[in-house]
Amino acid sequence: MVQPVTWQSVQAEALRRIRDREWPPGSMIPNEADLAAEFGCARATVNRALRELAAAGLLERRRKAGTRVPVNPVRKATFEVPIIRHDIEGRGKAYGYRLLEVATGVPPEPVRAVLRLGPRARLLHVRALHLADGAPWCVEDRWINPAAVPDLDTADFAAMSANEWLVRNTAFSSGGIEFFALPADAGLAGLLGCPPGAALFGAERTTWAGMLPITAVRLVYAPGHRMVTAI
Amino acid sequence: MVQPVTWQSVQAEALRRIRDREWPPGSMIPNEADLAAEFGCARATVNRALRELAAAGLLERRRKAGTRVPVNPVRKATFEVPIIRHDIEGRGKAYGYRLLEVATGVPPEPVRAVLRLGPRARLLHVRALHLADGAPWCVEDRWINPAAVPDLDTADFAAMSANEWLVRNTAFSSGGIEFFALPADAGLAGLLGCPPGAALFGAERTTWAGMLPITAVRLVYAPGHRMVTAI
DNA sequence: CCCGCTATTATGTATGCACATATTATCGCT
DNA sequence: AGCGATAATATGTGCATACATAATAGCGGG
Repeated sequence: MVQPVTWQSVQAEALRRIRDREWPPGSMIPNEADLAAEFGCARATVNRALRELAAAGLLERRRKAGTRVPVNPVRKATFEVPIIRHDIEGRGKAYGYRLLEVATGVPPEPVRAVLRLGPRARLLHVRALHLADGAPWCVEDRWINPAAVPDLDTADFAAMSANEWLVRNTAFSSGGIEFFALPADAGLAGLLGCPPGAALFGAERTTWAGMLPITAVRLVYAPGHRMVTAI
Repeated sequence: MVQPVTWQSVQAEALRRIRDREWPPGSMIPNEADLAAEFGCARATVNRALRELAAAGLLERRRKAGTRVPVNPVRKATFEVPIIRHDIEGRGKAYGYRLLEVATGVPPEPVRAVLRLGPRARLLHVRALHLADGAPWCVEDRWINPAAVPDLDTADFAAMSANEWLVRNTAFSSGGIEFFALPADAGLAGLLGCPPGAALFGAERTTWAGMLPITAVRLVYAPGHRMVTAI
């Protein structure tokens, strides 16, 4: 009995041909039916293998036109957006948390802009400090739209960070993240225990439930933080 | 004639049930066969829909155990790693490039460490400045392993950046990226036109062909740079 | 009561087929 | 030659089926 050709094996072989330039950049590769015949498998198997390679940016597929190896492959990397507590605990450190401020108010203009809110919208403002082994890890500065989070008044942000509470209690559909560097101002320097002007790694996220803005958050990490991902 | 139920429509409905908490976090969802019967489609169609949701971190699937909605969904975001020239041109700016240095030598210890090379390995060191509309955009500081790049001596890094040349001319299989913030030293400040100590956004990539290290590169961007991605 | 074997079950995947869809190539007409 | 209708073609997707695989539950023996 012959063992079946798996889509993984087809994918691995296709990847090898791309890497070894048997299928040179810019060239067309054989069509699915031919490859299926060559590998001795069904076309659906080839299809799945190539589809995933195309999703990863290693092939370009167009109906009728066929499949080609792109000249300039655009590599796609995936990274996970974990709950901060899990991130810290996953590094073998003890998690700590300090709530700094909870208040309702009108957010500053940049926050209103990214959430596409009018000048009179009142949001819940939560600031907190996350700690790893007792040392400052990151500052969370968040604005939450009560209109998009029905149970918001039941949340106790002294007991659970807004980060974790929102992940558990809201249903979000889309959003964006931006990463950047910023100098520590006096407030950040005090909280993170670093000199003013230190180079800090920051991330800003916005999350939406359809057209409804849920939250905008800025996370600023203590000096030396690195975001790591595989490619 | 009834139009077939597409895997996209099944996926959309599953996503709705997760978001609307019809399938609450932590709960099991019906098995594929039951869902197929409910939607009036084949199990393979349900499988594909749910498989992709699981890949996105919105479901957890285990054989025999079934499929559940995770309590703490780990969102996965993908970002593209473009050629720097394309990145700049895609923002509607004119691309410019200045080669700063090409030399062969022994890399500093941190570079040797990430590439797992011995203390005597000699690599090609390339430094260059990328410009957008004439203004400094990012500094590229790269070490290339000649043993992994056969045609390296044919490359003219004055005409094409090492970034782009390597994307076109090497077959890499895996790698990693790290993002971080760093203060501008005197050299970076001079190249990027910013004061020393300014907070800069940096990225370090390593790429491999199997077990063979190809290149390690540090990119440091001019102040204000933001890396943007959708989630 | 504990351990290990076995049966069960849900997902994972391969197959052959059919048809849909997008795109290109070609043919015929003016 | 130019243009538009039409045929051809590669990928995209759905279906029914079969079997593989992993993990659990349950049973039996010690």
